[in-house]
Amino acid sequence: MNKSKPKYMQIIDAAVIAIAENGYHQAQVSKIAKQAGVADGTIYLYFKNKEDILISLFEEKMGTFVEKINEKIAGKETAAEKLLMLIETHFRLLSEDHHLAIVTQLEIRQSNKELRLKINDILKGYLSVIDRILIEGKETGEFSSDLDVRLARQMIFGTIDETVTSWVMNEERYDLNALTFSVHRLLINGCGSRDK
Amino acid sequence: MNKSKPKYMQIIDAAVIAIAENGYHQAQVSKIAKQAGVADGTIYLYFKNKEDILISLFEEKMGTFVEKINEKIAGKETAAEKLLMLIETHFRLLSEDHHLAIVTQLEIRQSNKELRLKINDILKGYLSVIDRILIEGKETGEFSSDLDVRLARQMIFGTIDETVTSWVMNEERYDLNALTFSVHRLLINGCGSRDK
Amino acid sequence: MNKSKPKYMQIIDAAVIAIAENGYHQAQVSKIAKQAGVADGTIYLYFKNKEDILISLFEEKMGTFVEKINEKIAGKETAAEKLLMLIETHFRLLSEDHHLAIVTQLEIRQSNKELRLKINDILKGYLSVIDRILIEGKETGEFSSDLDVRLARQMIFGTIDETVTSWVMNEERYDLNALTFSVHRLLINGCGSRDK
Amino acid sequence: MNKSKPKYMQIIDAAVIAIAENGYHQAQVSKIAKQAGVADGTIYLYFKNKEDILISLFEEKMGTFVEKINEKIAGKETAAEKLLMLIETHFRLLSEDHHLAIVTQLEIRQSNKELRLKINDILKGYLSVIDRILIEGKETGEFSSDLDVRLARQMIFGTIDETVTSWVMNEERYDLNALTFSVHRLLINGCGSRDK
DNA sequence: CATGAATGAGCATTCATTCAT
DNA sequence: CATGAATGAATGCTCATTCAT
Repeated sequence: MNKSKPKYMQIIDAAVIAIAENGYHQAQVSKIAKQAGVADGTIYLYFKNKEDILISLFEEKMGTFVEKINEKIAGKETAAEKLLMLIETHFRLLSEDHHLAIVTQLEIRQSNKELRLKINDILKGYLSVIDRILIEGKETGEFSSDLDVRLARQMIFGTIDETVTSWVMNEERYDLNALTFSVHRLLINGCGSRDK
Repeated sequence: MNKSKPKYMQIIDAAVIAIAENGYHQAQVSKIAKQAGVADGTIYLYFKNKEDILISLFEEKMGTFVEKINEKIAGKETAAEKLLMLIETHFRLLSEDHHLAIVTQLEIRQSNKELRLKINDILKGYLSVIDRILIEGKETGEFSSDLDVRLARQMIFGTIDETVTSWVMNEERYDLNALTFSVHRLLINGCGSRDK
Repeated sequence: MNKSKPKYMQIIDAAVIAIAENGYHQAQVSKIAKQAGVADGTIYLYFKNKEDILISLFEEKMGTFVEKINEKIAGKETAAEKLLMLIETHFRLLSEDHHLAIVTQLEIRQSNKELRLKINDILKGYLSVIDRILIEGKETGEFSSDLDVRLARQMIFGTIDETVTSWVMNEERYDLNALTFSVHRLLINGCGSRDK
Repeated sequence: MNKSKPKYMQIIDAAVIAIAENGYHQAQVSKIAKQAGVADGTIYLYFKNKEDILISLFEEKMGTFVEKINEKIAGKETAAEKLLMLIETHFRLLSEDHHLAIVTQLEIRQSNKELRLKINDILKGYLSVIDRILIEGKETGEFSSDLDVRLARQMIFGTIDETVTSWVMNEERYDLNALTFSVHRLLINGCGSRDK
């Protein structure tokens, strides 16, 4: 596995397209290889097996997600602003990448339980960003002091995820980014903010 | 398709058990038939194909869900109380049926996009219950008058769903029902309720 | 695995032909199925996997071998006569079945070590027939009393096997059965027979 | 093909080790190359293809075999003594080289029919040593004058080969060399020797 | 001479569905 | 109505060989 080689990302990007266009179960290794412009066997120079492509795909994309969100959050002072940045970035990154949105919201969820558990592990990096915002909000008094962080995180992630999934299922017919402030308002209210 | 015959429900119940115990992709038609105590071929006297079993399964269970929730809601006056009943009933019904919880939260989501869209259609019956509560809440002034019903519904459903899924993924190690009031509080806050 | 069904033997016989005509590594399951006149999947109603076909093949054929040899031996009095019957039957059964001869002498030996060990186990039934003849011969004084039974058995089996393999490798251009008496004489001499 | 270069033998020796330790079908060219300390591609500067490695391996080792046996035989007077030397040397050379014993007795036999025929050709050099001893023995009267040389050779080679194979299959748990005299006695008897 | 990244043909097995009984 | 034996399409992965460097 040589992650520095451009072919590594080339195959991952091809997988996103192949899965988005053909569906999870119809994205055979040969289709991914063809999309990447390499031979079938070449895939296996960079990935252990098909599952490894999907895990790596999720790792890479989620890594970028967390990274970009952290960058955006860095300069913000209040937890509410940070949450806004998180929602805004989450919506924007998926708005900008049609294929990725389909893959993360619809297709990759068809993977088996084992793979889903691995994906869930990777997701923890993102969820802990939410947790840190919530804890900070509680400390600064922005959020209710008796807020249950786990439940609040589940509300935030559940709401964002459901919003994006609905948008994808509705074939992205409306502007996801336009929902940022409304969703933010709902969640901030939920967290017991008194800043209104 | 003879839905009056007991064998229809017998096969659906067998499917829930077979899927919960073996996983979605390992619940072959032959396993469902064996669990139901019928021959493989018999399945096809009651269902068009395997997908039809899953759709019917979801229809039947979701029907019961909506029915029971509506019963509970009927006597309640405020939207907040109705939402409480909805959360309470949702959590309780899944707490009481271990197999069903696994199937709805983890396994059935591995189905392909086409089937997921059909399941989403069935889900609309449940979502409209939420919508009615929200609209009523806005009319009575319990909820913010500028509340976006679609977004609020996505928050409510997304939060409940994420809460239950987390509980199932954590192997139901804690009491889901105990979370009812906290989740209700989060969502009521989110909806801009001023009843505190 | 239903060994009473005619299809079981039908597939085994097809495997012998397919392997003899195509070679061990070119006898794909689909070729065996085609030769047997059944669908590929049907093979798996009667055999666990491809290896199981080969093991069963060897078991069945070797079982017949031992059975027929024991029948022939039954009526004979001296160990020398019994050995003659064994050689005669061994040569004759393989002379009569061109495909089987190729499979047992050339093709099946290409199987992997694991399978070869299983085949060796099955072979023990045949080797113990030889051992019994040798022990009896020592008891009656036909064979040298200090004969090492294991070594003598290895000589007998090694000689017979090498003779048949050479015959098959020479494309069966001469009459294998005609060698029976010469081979018998060699082996009887080797065992220290004094009956000349 | 540059057989003068040390790398030629280096690769052959690596092949013996790789095959003995991994099994015939698991001894990929890349493993042989790694064992030899060269790049995969380098193999093809010294050998036409993988099969050529195996044929060359057998040629080299069998050449050494015949050479050493001929040296030992040279000084002996009787055919019986020569046969004893042959058996003794055969057993000793394989006893001394664990890897080679596994390769020649178990692994290389898994090769396909075509390769086996080529190996058989190489083997003829060894078999003609046996033939010469037999003919000489017949001429000197040590062996029966009506001895069929081809059959006797098959007995001798078959017995020796079977004895060594059994020893390898029994994980070399006993002393192969200790069997030399017993095997010699069996074979001498078989050839109708009257020198007792 | 030597390298090693890239190639791409080839195959055992599963399982939803059918249909003769 | 019910059965269950039979069907056959569909795919991830390996590894001998090549060739640009």
